[in-house]
Amino acid sequence: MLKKIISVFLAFNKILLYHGVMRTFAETKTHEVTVDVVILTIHDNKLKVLLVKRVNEPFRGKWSIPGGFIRLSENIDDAALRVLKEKTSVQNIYLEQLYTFGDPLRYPNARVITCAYFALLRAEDIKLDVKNTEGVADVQWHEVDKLPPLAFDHKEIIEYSLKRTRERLELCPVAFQLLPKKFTLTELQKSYELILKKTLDKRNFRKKMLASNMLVETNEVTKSVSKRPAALYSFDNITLNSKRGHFFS
Amino acid sequence: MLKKIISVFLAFNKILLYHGVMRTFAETKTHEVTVDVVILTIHDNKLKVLLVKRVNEPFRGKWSIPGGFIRLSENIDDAALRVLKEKTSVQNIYLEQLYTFGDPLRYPNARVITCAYFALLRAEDIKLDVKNTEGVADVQWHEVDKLPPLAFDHKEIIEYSLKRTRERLELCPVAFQLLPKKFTLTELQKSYELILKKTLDKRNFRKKMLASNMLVETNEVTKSVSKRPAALYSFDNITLNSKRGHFFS
DNA sequence: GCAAAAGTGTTCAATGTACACCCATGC
DNA sequence: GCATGGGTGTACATTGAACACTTTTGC
Repeated sequence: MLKKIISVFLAFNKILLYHGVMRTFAETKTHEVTVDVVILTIHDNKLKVLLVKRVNEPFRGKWSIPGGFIRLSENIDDAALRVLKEKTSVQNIYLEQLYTFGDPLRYPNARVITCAYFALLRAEDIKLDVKNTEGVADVQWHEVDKLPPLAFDHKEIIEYSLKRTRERLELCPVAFQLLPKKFTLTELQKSYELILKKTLDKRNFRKKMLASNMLVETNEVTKSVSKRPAALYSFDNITLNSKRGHFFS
Repeated sequence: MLKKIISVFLAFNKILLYHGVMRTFAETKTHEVTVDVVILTIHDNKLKVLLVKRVNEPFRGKWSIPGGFIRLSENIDDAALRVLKEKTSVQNIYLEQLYTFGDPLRYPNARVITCAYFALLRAEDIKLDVKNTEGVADVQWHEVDKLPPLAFDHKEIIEYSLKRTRERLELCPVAFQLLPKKFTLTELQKSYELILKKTLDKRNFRKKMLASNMLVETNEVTKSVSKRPAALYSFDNITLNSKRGHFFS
């Protein structure tokens, strides 16, 4: 019985929010709160973001970044992780709170505040999974330089995540999070160049990376076609974690 | 009539939240959302934070940073500015979103997510005003190194704001925001040292500051007692804004 | 004249930047 | 043997860090 009352009550609440009735009572203190996660990876030498196609209104049929409501008993980081896991099967991800967007007009006919996160993933760790998620018609990678029209303020959120990623990269090699476990120095440099949107000097880049003590030679080389094989590196978890601790804790 | 229904409804909502009933319905999507603002200044050669004493439960009688609910039609920056203005009469402030804290246990018997901001103010711009605010018994500056026991997770929020302020200071001279309009180089250096919690070399500091082109000589000097007068500087708004634009936009 | 804070330069180390050629492989 | 991307070192400029004495004023 109580359950019934509450559910009627919640439905009413929702209707009110949806039609903006509550806005006339400025002291009302109830909002909806979501998390949205900008998921970035590098694939085919392109920086890409994961987008989902919306099935429901508002913005039905438009692409958006994955998101969801924060559950009442769930902390925000866990909500972000849940959204991330619904769309990808991940491990060892870099996930950071980005910014909270709450313009009253960002969501039509309701007040929805969203706490945005961004995640950096290895392409190899990802298996896209449409079935796992409701309200989604499609899940796809999109190049960040060729975004389709996006729902809500998601374009702004993605742009902000790119800016933040750039800032992070200048402090600490988060680009490792985007690459396969074993990579060549050229691949690493490419990922820096994609994120920073500028070209880097090959010799200086290699000098700096090797001097940083974060790389481990694997003694393996690429078996490529029609060119000289490149040495494969992985990164030194111990050194890297100590640096992450320094920069992020 | 409608108003009446809504208000009963809201009261019910509040009771539910307060007693944690909603937590048993994990898919419920209603939370309370507040802003809390860490307000910092330098006074008497100390870095201080503005705290208010709570009149109501929870944490009645404890100190906390000023905050308030976000109104439904109000964007989050405006809510933070409103909270700031309720406590101080400010102009020309530095106000930045800090982080959103939403641990389900941070607030007793309710789910309250808070979007934290921090503000840097000139002590001369501030007149504390207790009357202006409800639910507050007292408003006072507290040295950040000698904080009383705080309500909620406000200690964590203050610590995070200090960390962020330090990061900002290393990029751009936000310390200007904390000083009077005219200041001596020694005062400026002191403010850096208070924030960064380390001593700086006088000659290197002055060299760097003067080379940055952000300072303007005022041709005035301090009229102090029993010591050599010091040159007063103000900062060059044009140069500073171009740098702020560079770092913060 | 002396106490107290203001003001002032040089040296060295580390880091970043610019720049061009040879190497190993597959075809 | 040639096309393709892999790999390498040096010189210069900029920046940050260490360090001690003289100057101006009020009393």
